[in-house]
Amino acid sequence: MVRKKTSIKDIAKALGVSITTISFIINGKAEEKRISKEMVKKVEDYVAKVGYRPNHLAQSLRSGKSKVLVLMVEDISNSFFSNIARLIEEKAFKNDYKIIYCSTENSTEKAKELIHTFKSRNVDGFIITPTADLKFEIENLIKENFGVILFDRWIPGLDCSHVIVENRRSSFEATQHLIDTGAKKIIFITVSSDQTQMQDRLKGYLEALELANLSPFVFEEPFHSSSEEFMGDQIKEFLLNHPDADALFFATNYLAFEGLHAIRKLELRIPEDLQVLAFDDHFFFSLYQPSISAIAQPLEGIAEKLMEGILNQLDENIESKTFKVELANQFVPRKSTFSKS
Amino acid sequence: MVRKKTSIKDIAKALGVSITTISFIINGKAEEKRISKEMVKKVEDYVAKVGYRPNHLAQSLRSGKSKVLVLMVEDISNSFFSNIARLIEEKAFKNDYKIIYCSTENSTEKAKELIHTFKSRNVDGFIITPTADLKFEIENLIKENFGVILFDRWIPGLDCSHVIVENRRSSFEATQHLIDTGAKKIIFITVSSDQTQMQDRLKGYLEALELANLSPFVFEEPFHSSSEEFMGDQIKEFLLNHPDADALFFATNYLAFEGLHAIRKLELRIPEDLQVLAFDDHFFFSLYQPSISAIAQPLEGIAEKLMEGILNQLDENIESKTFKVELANQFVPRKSTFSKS
DNA sequence: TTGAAAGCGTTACCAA
DNA sequence: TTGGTAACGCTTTCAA
Repeated sequence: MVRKKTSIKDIAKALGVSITTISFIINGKAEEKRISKEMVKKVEDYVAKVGYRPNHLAQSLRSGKSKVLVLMVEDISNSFFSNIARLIEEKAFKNDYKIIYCSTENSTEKAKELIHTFKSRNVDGFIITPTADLKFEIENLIKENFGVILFDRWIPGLDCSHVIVENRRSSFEATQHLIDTGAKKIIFITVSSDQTQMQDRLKGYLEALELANLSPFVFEEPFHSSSEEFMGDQIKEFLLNHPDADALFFATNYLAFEGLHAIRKLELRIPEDLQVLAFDDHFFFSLYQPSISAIAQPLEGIAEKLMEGILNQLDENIESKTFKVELANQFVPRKSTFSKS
Repeated sequence: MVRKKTSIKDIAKALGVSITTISFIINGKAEEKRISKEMVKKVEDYVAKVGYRPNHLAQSLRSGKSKVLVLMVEDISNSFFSNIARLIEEKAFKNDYKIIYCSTENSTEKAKELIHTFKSRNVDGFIITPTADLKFEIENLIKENFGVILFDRWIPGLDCSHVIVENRRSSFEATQHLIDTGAKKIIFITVSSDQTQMQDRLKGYLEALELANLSPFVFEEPFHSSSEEFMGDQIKEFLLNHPDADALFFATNYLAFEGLHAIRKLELRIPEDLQVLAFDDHFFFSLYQPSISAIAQPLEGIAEKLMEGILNQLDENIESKTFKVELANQFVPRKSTFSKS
């Protein structure tokens, strides 16, 4: 048996009624259009009986709307993004929107292709963790009146709604926390990236050190190894050259995982030999021994604000300006850093 | 500026050519239809110039195909699923398919709604981690000629393609591994679920114990607590009542995380006081101290077979039977269990 | 209170 | 070689 869905036309034929009438009733416009009670009942009963479901494709083609939002993240297997994805989906459902996720794998080409394919499927809006190269595409989306909101980072020189966190401030405060414990040589471990969130985390670190008159030491990891065997080898190398380091501040949680591998290989004690702190909390950090201090991003708040921002854009009754939100993080001190007291 | 895309009709008008001709050229049927070189060039140049992109919605509506596959998993924030998602997406892209992910959150209602909404958007196929309650919907999908393939678990009494792993055998072998170290009281920690993969993991454990003439001890966790504070409290309670336990075998990795919390609270040493083993490996297990032995599922193989299975179904040239694959896992011994030697 | 018909952007059949 | 036109399933305007 091949697909054979009942359409409005079939219903019209079976009931001897026009498709217009059916359409009105299905779309809850019976009252407005003053359709008789009997007619409404007749149609509704039949619709229920045959289990009719409207074809969304046809609806979208005709109306230009689809009730679908796209969530484009860098990598869905990263727990930060997959957690955000789950929260957003939950909220979207409540607002009668469906979410389509996809990963860009940090490839601008792939991101562009995805944007084009979804545009031509009439999705209503995009929630994106962008790369700077996406500026042109995003400008176009805005011009073409799609809902667009960025998160995690934003694009300099582009006036677009976004939801980010206080990267600089949290990084500054966390660094100060380390300085307060007496650490003199604090290493900032990051990846080579000009993404705004990474730059801001770096800035916060640098500012705190400057204020304390300490010298900064930044290690930019040139590439990632996800192989268990080599995890952390680059950081290990760096640490060997800096045996007097007091503390490591990791710009992301996955860097911290690599760092922990390195620290284990070097048989260093945390926090006695080396304090450890990471941006972006992870359940792992509370379970590791010793537990790892981290800066927790407000996942729930981010998801909430993203939905709020994009729904406002899509609501034609609201005159929406660009919506720019910066949320506070929470520093979670654990055993890997000395308490200030 | 509001959305205003050039359509085939616009091109036809601008070039004074019929839309049929344009359609042929765009779809690479120029040769087949013997369109003249000049015409092809004229059209292609214009298409490139205005950056025309076909409307996928309209294409799907007309053709019934969409080149979109849906991946419905239980919870996208679970690392097993998000890793599978990434791999599948990668493979789908290579085959010119787009992937839409969504989470069912283990709600049959939500799953049904998702299936219906995607059906009415003409997606070509579904890759699903099903619950037993979804049997009827899935039967319908098959009847209606959608591509369907299940993974992680399957539905008894339903003849549907699937890709699963050797749950029973791996569980059996892992249990034997524990028995070989001399463990007498091995606790199997699982969740209350009739899903096939959970049942099979349990069976493997029971069989190995029976063979060795040992008594089974199964703890079914009644509910999950994701709050850091209470993580592992239920397991802790259980362990207090079984102080003579030699080993814990966790049916999933997230149960193991809870268990590790419990073990830490009780200040037990791994593996001296208690050996630990988990189904479904996680990067965490190699980093934890001591590292945790685990059964690793072949993520890459699962993704590969899933794509192969569903692409076969969608290829009209292939007469596809139901495609049932069971893949081997790999036991990864680490420090949390004694080596056999 | 209900219906006819145009149109959304394609594809595919048949004709020229 | 190319073009006309119906059809995919729906919404919406206008007419009855």
